[in-house]
Amino acid sequence: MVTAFQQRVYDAISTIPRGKVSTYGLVAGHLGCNCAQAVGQALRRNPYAPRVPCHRVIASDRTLGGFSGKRSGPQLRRKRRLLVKEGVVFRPDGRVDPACVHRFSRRPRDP
DNA sequence: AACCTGACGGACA
DNA sequence: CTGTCCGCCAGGT
Repeated sequence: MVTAFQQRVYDAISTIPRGKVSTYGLVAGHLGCNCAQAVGQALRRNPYAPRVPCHRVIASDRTLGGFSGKRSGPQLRRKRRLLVKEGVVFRPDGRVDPACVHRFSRRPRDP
């Protein structure tokens, strides 16, 4: 079942353009709460993948975070490959270039 | 309703 | 730099 909260998460990340990424924390802030962990949980259960681009959400330190329910392993390489293909730049240390982090313009919650 | 579990994040040793 | 600890909050049991 898709809850209202999950729907809001999916809506939010669907606005992240190709070649850009966001973080669990930024998405949470965009939704108006300090619930990065809950955002992660929503993405983990994303039933709309890959229509909803959950691979464009990474951790706040700009490491990859998780994908397909896993935080390491071959799934993560796939996530990375997808992002590279979309134009996201990775630094030598494996983190995403800060310039590729998307900035949400408006908040749907109390502007 | 109580309790447990995270694709988290920031603070601190 | 790495490893712990703790607050966070939605969702499942």
